[in-house]
Amino acid sequence: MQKGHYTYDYPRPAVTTDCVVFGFDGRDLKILLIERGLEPYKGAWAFPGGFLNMDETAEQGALRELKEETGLDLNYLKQVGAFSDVDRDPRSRVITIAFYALAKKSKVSGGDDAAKAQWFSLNDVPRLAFDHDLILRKAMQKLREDLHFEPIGFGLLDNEFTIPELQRLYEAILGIQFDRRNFHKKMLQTGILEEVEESPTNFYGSHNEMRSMSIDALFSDSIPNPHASYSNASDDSRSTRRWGTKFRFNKRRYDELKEDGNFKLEF
Amino acid sequence: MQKGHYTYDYPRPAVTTDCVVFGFDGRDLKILLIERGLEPYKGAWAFPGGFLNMDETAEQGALRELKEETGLDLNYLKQVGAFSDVDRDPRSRVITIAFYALAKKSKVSGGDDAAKAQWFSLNDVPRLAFDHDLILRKAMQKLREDLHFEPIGFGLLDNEFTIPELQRLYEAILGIQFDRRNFHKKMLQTGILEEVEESPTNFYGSHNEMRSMSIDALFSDSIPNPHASYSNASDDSRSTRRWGTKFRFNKRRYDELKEDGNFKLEF
DNA sequence: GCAAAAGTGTTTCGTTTACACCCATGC
DNA sequence: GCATGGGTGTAAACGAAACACTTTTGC
Repeated sequence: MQKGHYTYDYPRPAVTTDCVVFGFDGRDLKILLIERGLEPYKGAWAFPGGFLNMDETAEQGALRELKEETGLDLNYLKQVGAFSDVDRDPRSRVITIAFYALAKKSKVSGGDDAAKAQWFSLNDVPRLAFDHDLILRKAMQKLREDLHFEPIGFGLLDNEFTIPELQRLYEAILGIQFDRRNFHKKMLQTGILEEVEESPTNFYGSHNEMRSMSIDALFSDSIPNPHASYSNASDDSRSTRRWGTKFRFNKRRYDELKEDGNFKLEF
Repeated sequence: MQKGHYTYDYPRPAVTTDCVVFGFDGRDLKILLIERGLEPYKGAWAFPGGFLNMDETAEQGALRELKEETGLDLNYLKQVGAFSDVDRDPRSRVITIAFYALAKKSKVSGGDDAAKAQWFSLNDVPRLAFDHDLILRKAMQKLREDLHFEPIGFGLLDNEFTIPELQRLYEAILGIQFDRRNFHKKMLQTGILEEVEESPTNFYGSHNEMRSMSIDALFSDSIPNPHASYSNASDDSRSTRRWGTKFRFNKRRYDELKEDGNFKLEF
C-alpha cells in the first residue's frame, strides 16, 4: 500500500468497509465501537472499518480492519449493504460496505485490546459518527431476519451452552420473551442440537470441545480469551453456574436438514 | 460529468451499479438484459447499469442508468448487495452495488425501447457477463425472502388484478404450487386487498384506476405501455380474459397493519 | 357442448400456546 | 431453608392443509 498518485479520467468515490460486531454477555446484546480521536465526529464512536485495498474483497478488507483496530480475529461476516448517501462523510464522497459479525461470548469483555475499542450494550449506545446509527439499525434488522432462518445465535455463544442461555440470546436479539418449556421443546425439535454428556473432567467448564462437530466451521473463533473484566456492570453469574444441561450445535445435522429444505425455525 | 483527470493518493476501485429488473407476463418471471457489444464478454448479456456519478446515491445512479439503457422509468429499488470480488471485471478493479426492481406487467414486452434490451424468462437465461449470474442468484434469493414479509408481488402486476393472477405470480417466484382456495382465503384474510367493483365501463379492461389508493405510491409506474409484442413465445391469453374479480392493493390498509406489527404473510 | 379456469366452505390435521410442579444450586 | 433458576408433559386453541362441485367463457 505504497503512497503515490493515482489518476483516473472520472472522479471516483472512496470505498470503505464497516463492521458491526455483535456480542452477547449472557444478558445484553452488545456492539463493539471505537472512539474517534479526530474530526469529524471527534469523540463520537464508530464501527471498526477503513479503506478497502485493491487486492482484497470487501469481506477481507472488513476483517483486516477489524483485526487491526480491535484485535478481534473473526472469520464470518454477513453483508448488511452498501451505504452511498452523497453527504454521509462531510469530507468527501465515501461509500461504505457494511457487514455484521458475531463474536463468541468468551470474546466479549475481552476485545478491548485495542486502545479505544469498547463494548456497549445496545440499550446504552453512545453518539455514533457519520451514518453509523443508520448502519446499526440496518444491521440489527438483518440480524433479526437472519435469526429466523439460520442458526446464527450459536455464533454468539461458546461452543457449549445451555438452552436457557440460548433462550436469553434469542430474547435479547428479538426483544421478546418466550415460554421456557416451549422454547426448549422447539429448539430440541429442530434436531440441530446435540447434548454434551457431562463427564466429571469437563463438568466445571473445561474446554475439550473438539471431540465432535462444532459450530467452528461456520463461525469459527477457537482462541479462547482468558480475561473477563467487564466494562459495563453486567452480572454474568447465571452463566457460570455449574449445572444445567450443556448442548452443542450440530452443524452436520443442520447442513443435512438445510440441504433437504427441512430446516425451519420460526419465532 | 466532464472528462478530466482526478488524482488520489491511494488507488480507488471504480464503483458501478447494476439493476436486476424483474417482470411477470402472467406466466413466467422474467428479467431485463442488455447485450454487450464490446469486449469483454462481447455477445453475452448483462444487467443494465454503469458508473456511479459523484452527486448521486447508488439508488439514483441505478435508476438513471436503467432509464438511459432501457427506457424504463421506475422508482423503486431494493438493494441486493455489493459485489467486490477482486477479479470480477477482467479490465480493472470494479465494485458494483446491485439492486433489484419490479416492472409492472404492462411494461414487460415493451421495454425493448432501447436497441438491445430484451426480456428473458428465468427458465431461459442466456450467457451472462461478469459475475452477473451470481448477482442474479442473490437477487432471486432476496426477492423470495422479501416476498414473505412485504406485499412485493403487486409491484409486478398492474394496478388491478385477479387473485389467480397473483397466485401465478407467487408460484412463479417461489417455484411452488398453491391450492386455489387456500391461496384465495389467505390473501383476502390479510386485508390488504380491496375489491374493484366492476362497472360496465371498465369491465373490459379500461384504465380508470385512479379512483382510490393504489400501489403507485410504492411501486409507482403509471405510464401504460400500449404495444404488446412478445419476444419470447408466451401465451398471455389467460390474463386478458374479461371476467374474474378484480382486486387492488390497499396500501393505506397495509401501512396500518404494518404499523401495528399485525401484517403477516407466510407461504 | 366441451375444455379451461374461476369462485366458494368445511373438515382434518398439525403446530403453537398456555400452563404447574418438582429438583438442583447458592446463599 | 429459602430464593433462584432449570427441567419436564398435557390440554386447548388456532392456523394450515386437504378437498369437490358449480359457473363462466372461448372455441
